[in-house]
Amino acid sequence: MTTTTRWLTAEEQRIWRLFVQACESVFAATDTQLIRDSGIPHGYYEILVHLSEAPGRALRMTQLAHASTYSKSRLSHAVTRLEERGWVVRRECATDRRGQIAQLTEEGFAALAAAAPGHVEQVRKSLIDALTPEQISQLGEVAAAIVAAAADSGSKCHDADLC
Amino acid sequence: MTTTTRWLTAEEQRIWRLFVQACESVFAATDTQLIRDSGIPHGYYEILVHLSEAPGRALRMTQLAHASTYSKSRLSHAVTRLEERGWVVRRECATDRRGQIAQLTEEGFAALAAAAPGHVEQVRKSLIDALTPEQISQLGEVAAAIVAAAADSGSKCHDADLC
DNA sequence: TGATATTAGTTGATTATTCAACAACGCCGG
DNA sequence: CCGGCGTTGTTGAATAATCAACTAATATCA
Repeated sequence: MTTTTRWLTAEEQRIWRLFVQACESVFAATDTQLIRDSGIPHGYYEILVHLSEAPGRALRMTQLAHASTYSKSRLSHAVTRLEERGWVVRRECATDRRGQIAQLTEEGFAALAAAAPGHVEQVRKSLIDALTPEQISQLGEVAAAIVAAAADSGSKCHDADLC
Repeated sequence: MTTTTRWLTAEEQRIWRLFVQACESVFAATDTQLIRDSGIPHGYYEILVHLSEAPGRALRMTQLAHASTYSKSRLSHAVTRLEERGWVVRRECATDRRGQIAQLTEEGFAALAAAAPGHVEQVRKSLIDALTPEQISQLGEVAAAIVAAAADSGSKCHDADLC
C-alpha cells in the first residue's frame, strides 16, 4: 500500500497530457457543432441515438441510462427536458408497474435525423480525417484495451448507479 | 456544402464509439479517485498543477484559463472556490491594473502534493498499465495528430474565450 | 490628445449535474 | 399471504458550468 509512488516518466506524462488534450478538443468540437447547428447538447444526442436504435424506438429508463452512461438521476432529469421539447415521451411499462419506458417521438426522430449529418461531418473532421487508416485501427485497439481494463477494475463496483 | 453526407463506415463508427467510451471511462475513474481520496475535483487539480509548475507558483488568470482549457468565467468561479479553501490567493498585477494573478498557497501546494501519488497511480491503472509500450507510443502519435487537427481548424476561431 | 476599440476579469441568471432521500413495486422465504 | 429486501425511477437541494452583460483598464490611431 505505502510503497513509493511509481511516478510517470517524462514521456508518459507527455502522452497522458496529450491524451487529455485530444479528448477535450474532440468533445469540445463535436459539442459546439451540435449545439450551434441543431441546438442539441451532446448528451441529449446520445440518448436520442440509443432510442432510435432500440426496437420500437423505446427503452426502459435503466437500460437507456446504462447505454448512455448516465446515472439514473441524470437521465430522469434529461428525459424530462426532452419531453418538454416533444422529442421523447414516457410510457408505462406493461410488465413492471415501477418501470417507465422512454420512447422517441416522430419529432425526436426528425430532430436526430436533421442533426446527424453535421455531427458525422464533425466527427470526421475532428477524428477520422485527422488520422491515417493505420492510426485509426491502432486507436481502435488502444481504446478497446482501455475499456477492457476499466471493465476489469470496475467489476468490484458497488456504487449506486453505475455497473 | 450540400453534398451527400459521408457517413461513417461500420468500422469507423465502432472505433468512434470505443474512443468515446474509453475517454469516459478514464476520466470517470480518475475523477472518482481524486474526489474520493482527496476531495479535489479533477478540474481543480489541473488548475493546481499548472500553478505549481509556473514560476513563483503564480499565473495571470487568462494564462491559467488557457493552460487549463477553462473559460474565463469558469476559472473566475473556480478560483473563488479555491480561495475559500485557502489553496489559492488573488493578487494584483503590477504591470497591468486590470490583471489578477492567481497564486498557489503553501496549503494549496501541500494539498496537491498529498493528492498526486494517488492520482498518478490511478492514471497508471486506467491508461498506462492497460497498454503495451508500443500502444502507448502509438497513442501519443494519435493524440498529437488529433490535437494538431483541432488547432488547425480552430485557427479561425472567433469565440470570446477560447483561443 | 481624445475617441474608439480591445482586453482582463467579474458577476448574476439560467441551465446542468450530482447527491441523498424517498415512494412504489416486485421478489422470495417463511 | 405477509414481511423484509432489492430494484425502479423520481424529486429537491446543493453544487458546478454556461451565457450574456458589465466595469475598468489598456491599445490604437487619427
